[in-house]
Amino acid sequence: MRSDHDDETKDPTATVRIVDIARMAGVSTATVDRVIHRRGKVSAGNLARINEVLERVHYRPNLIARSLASGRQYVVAVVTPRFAEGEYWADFEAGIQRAEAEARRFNVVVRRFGFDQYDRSSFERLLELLRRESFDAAVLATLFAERVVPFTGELDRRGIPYVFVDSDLPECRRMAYFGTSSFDAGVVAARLLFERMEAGADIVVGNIRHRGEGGSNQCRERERGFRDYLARHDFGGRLLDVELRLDDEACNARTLDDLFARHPSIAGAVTFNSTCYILAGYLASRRRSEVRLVGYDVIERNRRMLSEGIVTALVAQRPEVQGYRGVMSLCAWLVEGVRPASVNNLPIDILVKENIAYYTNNII
Amino acid sequence: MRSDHDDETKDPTATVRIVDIARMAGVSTATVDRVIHRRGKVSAGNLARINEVLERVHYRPNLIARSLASGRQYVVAVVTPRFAEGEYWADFEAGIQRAEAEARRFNVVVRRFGFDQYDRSSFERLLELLRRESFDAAVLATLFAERVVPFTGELDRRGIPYVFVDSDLPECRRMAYFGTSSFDAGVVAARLLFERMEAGADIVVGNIRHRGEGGSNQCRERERGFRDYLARHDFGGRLLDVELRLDDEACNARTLDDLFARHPSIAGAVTFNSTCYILAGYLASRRRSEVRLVGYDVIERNRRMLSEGIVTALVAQRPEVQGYRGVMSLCAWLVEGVRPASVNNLPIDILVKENIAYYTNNII
DNA sequence: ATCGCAAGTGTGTGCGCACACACTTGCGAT
DNA sequence: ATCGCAAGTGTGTGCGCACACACTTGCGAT
Repeated sequence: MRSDHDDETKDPTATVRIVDIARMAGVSTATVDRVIHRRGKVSAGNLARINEVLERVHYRPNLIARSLASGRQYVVAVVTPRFAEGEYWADFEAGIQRAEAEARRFNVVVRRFGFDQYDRSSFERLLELLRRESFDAAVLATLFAERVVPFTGELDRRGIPYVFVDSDLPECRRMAYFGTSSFDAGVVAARLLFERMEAGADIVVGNIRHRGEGGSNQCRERERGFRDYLARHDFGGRLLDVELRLDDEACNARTLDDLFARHPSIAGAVTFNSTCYILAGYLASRRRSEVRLVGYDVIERNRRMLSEGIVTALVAQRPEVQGYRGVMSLCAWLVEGVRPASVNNLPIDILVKENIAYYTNNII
Repeated sequence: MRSDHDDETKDPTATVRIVDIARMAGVSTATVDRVIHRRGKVSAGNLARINEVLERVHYRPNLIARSLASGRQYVVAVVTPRFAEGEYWADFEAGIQRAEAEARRFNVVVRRFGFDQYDRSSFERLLELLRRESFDAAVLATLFAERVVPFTGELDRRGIPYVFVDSDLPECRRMAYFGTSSFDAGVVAARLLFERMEAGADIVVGNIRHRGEGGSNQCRERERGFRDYLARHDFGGRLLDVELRLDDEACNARTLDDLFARHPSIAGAVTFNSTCYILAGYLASRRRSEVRLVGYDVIERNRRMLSEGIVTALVAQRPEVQGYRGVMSLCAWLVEGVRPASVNNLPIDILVKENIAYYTNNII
């Protein structure tokens, strides 16, 4: 039996509700509501008193009740490349889907906006569409950095928060970034490739481009990290750049036959995007199993080449976690007003034949 | 303007509520509620009709509203070793805490029950306590397997679901397991240690025991996997078992000095629990940087030894994810009736100097 | 002197569901 | 013929909050 007036000495684990706040401050729940949601129209005295009470009792709104009562629905736009099954961005989508299922409970829905990652104009057209669309927050893949930057300026003006995935653009006012350090992902690849490699061995750097697009910001950063590692570890050999084609196996074979003929000391190879299966296919066909090969991303074709022992190691960046956390961070912001950490560098995973079986995209 | 009676042709995205079900089945919401919660006391005709409607419209209860209305609070017991800061189980606790914060929204609370992982009787006393405690589900660390097994029989009788973490005991009726394959974690360690090692090199196997306890089930499995890998890769050297002590550096140094003196061809070392920093400390003091050393778990002391280049690689098992998903899976079961996959083998992470900075326990 | 209006304030309703409680019906026992 | 009781069934309330709406107060303009 406790008296009714000692509101503040009661069970500290009991939840404090808006009605309790109202009673303590001597106002109605509507006035408390106005303060909580900064709707204005509250006298200075009441504002101060209510804020004081909110502070003192550490008021935590019941998000369940809030969500049920408000019915407010938020839309999170997800702007990423379209993909076919088994491609890199399919794993990303798996994370989005999981986030979508969880966020729905809080009246947050996801709308997807896809573009062709090999076609800049497709991205530009998408941005044009987004200018006319209405949404409350956005997850942006930063592949076309020079187009993303001005667009974020528009979002800033519209007051729409956004987070980046895939690679960071620190010059933008993004609420958060979820992804790996591309530079250090390059360092890791170098370590995996170079470890215990005899001095003077050469390394092939496979550049696989598409329709003449320049390499992505992310690939450039990885290559910087890679070269940085070599520079710090007295790598005595040469890096042999080679241009390969996405769809022309015969042409690639000729190019590589020629390269390997001219450089018999090649002991390793690397690609900085997710297409190392191309180099792997060549090495397998020529039975060059002594050549170490390191690439990026757990896409199906890379996975197979790794399992067969042709690829030495893959460096991966948890795309499903990027997708999941990208959406959920915005959900938390919209629903609870919780601001995420601004830079979230995800782990740079090392995958080899012996552990790849356990890296599947259904694990968040 | 749509007519009121065509309930089933209306907007398919509209949420179907209990009142809608009731109207379609020609009963009250209470009767629908009885069917949904299997409370009985419903005539066969109504039961069939309501179930038919539920099925047809794919009724999904609004968990938000359910949680708000029921006020039902579930208790998840978490039974794990006590720990000091920087120890392995502290990372596990980080995942528990994150899950706790999320689960609270659905009226699920976590109660922790700790034991001394080096003291079997402490675990037995805890089980005695748990027999008298009331909880709705449990997360169990399986360190003392032979004590866990009979206890789960009691839980089965009490109808309390439980999940395992750390290592699996497939013979129990656990609802799920979250953790790594200990066997394959041993395989991975062997791969990391043995890769490109000259044939005939010897490897030290450090056994660090505490108060005479036998090694854990998990450590034994890892060692099995390790030896299996070596057997399959014509390892020509010897495995040199050595007993080390947790608290006696001088004694360990004498033991190891003696071992290294007798076996000059030692090229590698491994431990199967999280105390490889002990071997690392020895190797650092003797400047044996050429000896490769592989161990388990990202605890603070191992992290330092890895960053300094003394430990070659660590194999890790995402304890924070084990804790998080262990709790959340039970939360989903209690609140939504969603049954988790029974075996959830988490990735076996490979950590080296170049990527360890990004493995921190605040990342789920 | 009255009116319009801005600034404040409170009441009441509903979000979808769970569940207490009251109630009806029909059958077997007396 | 009435009663007790089990089996069914429906009404009403509240979970904590958001917000529409009605209302009051006081001041400046006319």
